[in-house]
Amino acid sequence: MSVRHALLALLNEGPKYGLQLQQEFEASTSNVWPLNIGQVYSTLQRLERDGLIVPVENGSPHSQKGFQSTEIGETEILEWLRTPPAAEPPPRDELVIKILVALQVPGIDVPEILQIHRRYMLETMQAYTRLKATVAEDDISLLLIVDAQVFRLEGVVRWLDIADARIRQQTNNLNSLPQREGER
Amino acid sequence: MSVRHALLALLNEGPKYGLQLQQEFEASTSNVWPLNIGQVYSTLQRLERDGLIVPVENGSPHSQKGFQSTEIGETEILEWLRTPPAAEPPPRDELVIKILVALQVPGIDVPEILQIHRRYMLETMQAYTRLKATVAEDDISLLLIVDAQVFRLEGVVRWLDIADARIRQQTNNLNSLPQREGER
DNA sequence: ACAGCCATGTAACTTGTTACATGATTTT
DNA sequence: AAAATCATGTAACAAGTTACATGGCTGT
Repeated sequence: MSVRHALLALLNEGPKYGLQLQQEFEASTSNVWPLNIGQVYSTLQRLERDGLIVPVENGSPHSQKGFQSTEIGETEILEWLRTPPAAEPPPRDELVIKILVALQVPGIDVPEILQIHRRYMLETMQAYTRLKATVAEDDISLLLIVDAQVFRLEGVVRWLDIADARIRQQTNNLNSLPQREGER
Repeated sequence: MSVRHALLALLNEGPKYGLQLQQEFEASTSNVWPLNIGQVYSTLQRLERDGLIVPVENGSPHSQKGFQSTEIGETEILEWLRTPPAAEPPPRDELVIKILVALQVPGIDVPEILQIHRRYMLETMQAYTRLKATVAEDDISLLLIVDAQVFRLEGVVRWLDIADARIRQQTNNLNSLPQREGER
């Protein structure tokens, strides 16, 4: 729902039309997150249907179709800005699911998979770090996006390390369990 | 796509049917991530359509409809396990979008919003930390899920702090710019 | 006049959610 | 025989993606 709310928030600033919203969204995210133009129009339709925005005619060239936020829309956006994401249930984490499922399937070298991901995360982090050095100091948006990615990736790497330790430890424990067949 | 691949991976272990897949998925994530049963069936339909699984008749009670992974399915799942997520473009981060958009809209107290989110993230982290103390040492799945959430939240808190610093600094710079009106 | 951009929109598809319908088998 | 449970499935919707169609304005 972030696109819906983001567009609504941008409309809170004043009347805008579709293409303009796309450009402002992409600009405000330093062109890091492209926004499909088709989605802009269908999102605007739903926002209008739900009474959060209203069309506003502006005697302008081209065929621009402006929209403006209603009071309900304004209320909703102020609430969205202040509302943290629901913690229950926590968001699905694809990497965690991948590892948990891999643990269920026999014949899979989970530590190797952890290694592959770890290496990739480190490479991506380094790419971001190099990028950061080239970013103008006043391009706050891009700096913030890069910061967020780096912190996220750092967390992933730390998790991969702990996961590796826990999984190896469990494997060792299994091997040293009381055994039925005399293997030792 | 994580559900599709997770179900395919579970089927790699041997023939299973719909309800069973739901239960095994939820069990392997320690019931933290519920999986809608309707999605299980439609995902199975698509996997069959795409030739990754085949139905297998088992003379069983009830009306169980078993599925089994094909060779193509097995290849795909092994590849999925080893393939890190695409880094380009980075995944959309709802919180980051929220803050970047809030910066565009006039009359919004962004530092206050950052504070609200920071407090909430800390509370959620503490809840996870308390939960962790009650988790059995051998419930690796739940431990790993909690670890992942805590690391993720830590990263968010660090980002909120940096964002606050950058934004306050930018505001100060703006205030000390050369001014047209004699505000000194 | 026509090429190229500005701008809106629709169609078809995938993933995911919730709710409802429908049988088949056990249990009481 | 009725109720509970097991199991499969469909319908309707939201959000997102890609691709295509269409028309209006601008510059040469």
